[in-house]
Amino acid sequence: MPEGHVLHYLARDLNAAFAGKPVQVSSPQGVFAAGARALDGRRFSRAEAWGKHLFLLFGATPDGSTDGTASAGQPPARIVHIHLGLIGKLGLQPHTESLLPGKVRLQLSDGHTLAHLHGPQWCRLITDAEMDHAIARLGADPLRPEDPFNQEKLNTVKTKVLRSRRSLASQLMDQKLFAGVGNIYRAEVLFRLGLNPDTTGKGLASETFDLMWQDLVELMQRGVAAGRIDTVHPEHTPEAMGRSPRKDDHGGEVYVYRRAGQPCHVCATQISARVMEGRNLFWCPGCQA
DNA sequence: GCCTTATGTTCAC
DNA sequence: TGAACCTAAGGCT
Repeated sequence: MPEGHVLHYLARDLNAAFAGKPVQVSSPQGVFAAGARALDGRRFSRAEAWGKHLFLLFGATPDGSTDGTASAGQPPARIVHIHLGLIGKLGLQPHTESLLPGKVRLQLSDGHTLAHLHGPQWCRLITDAEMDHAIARLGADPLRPEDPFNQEKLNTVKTKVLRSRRSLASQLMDQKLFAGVGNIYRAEVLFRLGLNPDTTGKGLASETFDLMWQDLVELMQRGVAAGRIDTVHPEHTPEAMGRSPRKDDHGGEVYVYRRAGQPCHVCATQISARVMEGRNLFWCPGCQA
């Protein structure tokens, strides 16, 4: 159940475990069996994340043979394109002989580490060109601050957003604009900047956009490091405020996400909720008037 | 055990 | 706009 930070730490961990090594690839559940066969035994080149999309790039077979899957004139499809959707999970663990529980779509192993993918929205074999195409359709990713191509995208996105009559709450969920931002980060970044969710792009100052982007970068980098979403400032943590830590399945400390009816940590107003873009949106009517 | 919900996206109407 | 899809966990009976 991921926002962009999950895919980025998964890419990091997959690279640490497998980059440059030949890996066994299988699909115990069977749905990806043909793809797994085409990749089994190949060298794992690298994993790459863009927004909520994860790409696993494979290279040659260990004996140096180039390719067995390419048919005449067709480029080889040697990239696994994964999107976890709402409920997908990808986990890494030490490789033991015991069978994994549940329905495993894709399994990678080098004999030491085992990666297992459950319930993804997509798990497809694609070519280099298809990967480029997938990335071209995505917006700017707050977790690629050093990437010049991403910086280009950000300039375009900023122009689009500031010209739009759509609300910020709607635009923040649009992966063609903000790649990797999901329902938690949208609610929390709006709260942290004191922005009403219905504020339109046209109504936004250029500097406010920059602050919002910078906040997304910081929050999501923290999410990658911690493996969970924490958005509260130090003075509003449970320890600082003498309240009990949040018990929620996403695990982090937040201001408004899934806190409808509870008092705001800052002004004690009851947190509101309504459905927007088909998802539950949470905000504080006091702090985000 | 059954029902609801979930950090998401696509497709049909 | 609503349904469908993929799976697991928590709340309910």
